Amino acid sequence: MAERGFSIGEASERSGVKVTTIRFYENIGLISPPVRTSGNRRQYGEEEVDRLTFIRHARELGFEIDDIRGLLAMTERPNASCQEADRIARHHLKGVNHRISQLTLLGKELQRMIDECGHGRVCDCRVIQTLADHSHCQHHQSD
Amino acid sequence: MAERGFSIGEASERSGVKVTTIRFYENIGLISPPVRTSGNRRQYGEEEVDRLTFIRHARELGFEIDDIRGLLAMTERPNASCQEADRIARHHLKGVNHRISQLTLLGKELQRMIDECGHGRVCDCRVIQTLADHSHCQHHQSD
DNA sequence: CTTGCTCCTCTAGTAGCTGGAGGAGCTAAG
DNA sequence: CTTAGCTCCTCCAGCTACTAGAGGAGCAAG
Repeated sequence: MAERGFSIGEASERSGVKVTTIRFYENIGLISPPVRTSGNRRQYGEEEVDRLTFIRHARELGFEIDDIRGLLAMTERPNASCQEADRIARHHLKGVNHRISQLTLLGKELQRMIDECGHGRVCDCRVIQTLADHSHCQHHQSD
Repeated sequence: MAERGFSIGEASERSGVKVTTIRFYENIGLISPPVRTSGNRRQYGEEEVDRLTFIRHARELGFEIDDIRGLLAMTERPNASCQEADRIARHHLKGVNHRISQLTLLGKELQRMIDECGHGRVCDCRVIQTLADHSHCQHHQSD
């Protein structure tokens, strides 16, 4: 029963979360401070490594730290409804889809700008002209 | 010839760049410090407003400040080749397209996660399970 | 005992702003 | 003349999610 546990370096390797990032997560209270060895070193168990892995997956999927706080809290109450998890995920997906459409528009605009560039002098450059152009000034605060 | 010029607030309205952001751009040297009135207030002319508008357009298209520095420098040399503008724009477009493909993958993953959620308890939740799941642990540092 | 690795804490930096404190100018009404 | 209310001024802290570095200590092997 006397598990020895992992050093922060081992926990990092197993979870795929960098050492400095683990400490950062502890600082901001995303994970709780682990026990320490006599030499003041952090010691992690399987559970904590799983938690870190969970966090990494969620970050890779673009969830914000605050979302992850919520998701982690849910894993502590396995019998509760997963409505909240669903809500967080849906909200996030909406954000992702929005960003995709924004970026797609933006990509088209860039492509058009580049295509129209005659590769001559700056004063004839479509890239520069497009940026300077007042004609598509709508002051839209989109994004 | 004695142009009165615009206050920072007017310049902000005309360019669509917020007052605080204009001051910030001045601080980081993206725009040069304007003349001041006797009362120490910044005074801008048409040219400076155009410059701010240019910056706003470029920012809306997602160009980084350093890119914009380069693009602005080019507008100062209208007879130079626009090769560099083209290069900056192409590089940026590449980044945008990359982000789009990343986000698209991510969106699919999220959608799958959400679709598979049975809306029951947390312990059965596909969202939570997916995040905790070790099976797609590749430690890929992609992004 | 020394070398070299990991670990510790603390601080500051990244990008691109945003917001607040605390004060001054400017305009118009009372 | 004074007061109110607006904009403006500077400076500094905070946001996100980390990352990097300084300066020091534990620890294992040779």
